Amino acid sequence: MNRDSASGSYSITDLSREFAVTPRTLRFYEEKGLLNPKRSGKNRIYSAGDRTRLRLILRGRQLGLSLEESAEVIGLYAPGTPNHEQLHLLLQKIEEKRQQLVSQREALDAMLGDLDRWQTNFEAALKAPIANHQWRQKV
Amino acid sequence: MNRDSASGSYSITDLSREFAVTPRTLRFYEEKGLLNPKRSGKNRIYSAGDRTRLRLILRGRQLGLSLEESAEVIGLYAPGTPNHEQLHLLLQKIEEKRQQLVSQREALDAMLGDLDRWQTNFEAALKAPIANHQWRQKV
DNA sequence: ACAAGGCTTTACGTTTACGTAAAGAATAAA
DNA sequence: TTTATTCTTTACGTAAACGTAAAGCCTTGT
Repeated sequence: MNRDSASGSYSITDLSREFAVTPRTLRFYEEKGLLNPKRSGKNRIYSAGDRTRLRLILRGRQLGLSLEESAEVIGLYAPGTPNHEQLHLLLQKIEEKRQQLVSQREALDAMLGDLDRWQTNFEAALKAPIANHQWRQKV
Repeated sequence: MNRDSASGSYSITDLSREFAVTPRTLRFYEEKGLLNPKRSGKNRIYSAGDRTRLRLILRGRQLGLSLEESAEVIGLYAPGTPNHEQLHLLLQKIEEKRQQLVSQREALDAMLGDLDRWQTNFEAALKAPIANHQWRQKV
């Protein structure tokens, strides 16, 4: 069963190829309740909506969301029309992640600061008299 | 055995409290070769250097480095005086992580874009004639 | 003398996000 | 009809980063 983007239905390999994930990943997401493709006999048929949900999941992943967190977000999409409370929760989730990114950037800055100071010492050591080779001694 | 920051030696609970991690975590890091405290009998005695290394590890963690990646970075610190190649590798590591942060921010932007469009539809749906309650139907 | 802490090692348990067979049904191609 | 694909379900395996006992050694305070 192959691509049929016109009617917006996809096989499991269609989607897995398009998004560069394995079929196993799609089945896993389904197992966790993040996807719910129709069936043609036993075979999974993914709709355009499923495809959109998958995109959201993978975005979440890239963002550093856990699948459970993504599930919350997807839960908002699922009904077709979310409510304000859900939307609020989602924005809150996003805000959390933004804060996390900020925190990570701070860690980065701090680390770079450490490294600067370290490098300074390092270079100072290099400029020290060559006669004193202690710094190469036995590690 | 308690804090003795003057001589720069710490017990396992000293450090675990200071950095808000469990003793288990410190033992685990040691098991993984990231720390190498001296012993007083069987008991671990952490030096100022160990403390610095721990700080670097936790910074790396906050940054999203795996322990293995941190181990590389720590490896640079360990000898007391790194060389240029090692330093280069480290900066490269940092650059990788920076790129990753950029990628994450892009994901964030994309997601926010999706949500904007979604919300637009959402609001459009809300503004639709109330008579048509289909959007609340059975979910 | 003895309980209370603090430390040790050993070792199995836990979560997340899949990977990796294994075995079989169904369909398509030669 | 035999072979090859593509799909299915079931189920055990894996890596990371610790958590969580269990059992025992040492050193204080009472």
